[in-house]
Amino acid sequence: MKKKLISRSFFERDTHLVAQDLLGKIVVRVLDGKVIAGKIVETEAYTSQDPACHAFRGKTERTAPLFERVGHTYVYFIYSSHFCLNIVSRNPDIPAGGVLLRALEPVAGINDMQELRPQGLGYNLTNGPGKLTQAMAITKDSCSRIDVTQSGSLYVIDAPEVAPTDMSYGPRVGISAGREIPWRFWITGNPWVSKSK
DNA sequence: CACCCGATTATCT
DNA sequence: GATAATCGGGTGT
Repeated sequence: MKKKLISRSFFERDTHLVAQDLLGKIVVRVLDGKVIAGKIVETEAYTSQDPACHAFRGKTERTAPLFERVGHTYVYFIYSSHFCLNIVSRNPDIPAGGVLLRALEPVAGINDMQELRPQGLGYNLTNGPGKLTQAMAITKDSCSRIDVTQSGSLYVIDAPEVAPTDMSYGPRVGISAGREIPWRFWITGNPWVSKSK
């Protein structure tokens, strides 16, 4: 696996373009010297102009990272039990935005992932936003505001772009407002993409 | 301080 | 496919 970090400027573009271009890239988690990694196979884009975005109604303590430096993480806690991982990404014209990572295809440290998420058999290991954070021990406390463009405990490395013909898009999952914006992207036919309704 | 609801998952039919 | 679990954050009194 070649280890080339992604530049800050990659994240300083329209959020939906970053979401598409993140497909195929590799998320790396380093825990006690162990390396866990997964290929991004499904993403969603959220911007402050869009009613589905946590930042739509302005900055609060929870959503502050979305307004801060691009290329850093925004981790939030949802439904009393799950964490979701975003990477702050936006064109400088807007105040806030990020890309939600919805699914990964494991590429390294699969045994460690299974230990962290014993109930995640088969594709259930990382085929959902709350599942992949559990399999990588990503929590709000341990992984908020991490710069993923720098080698550390959580970062992203470059990989060849996914061709447009291998990519699909559609409405985002689990939201009420903003359903008409088709900002969910996934690698067509990849079995690790989440089951959605 | 009370109320409402959520960028989900596991489990059951 | 349908639904319960479960509690922090955001909003308004």
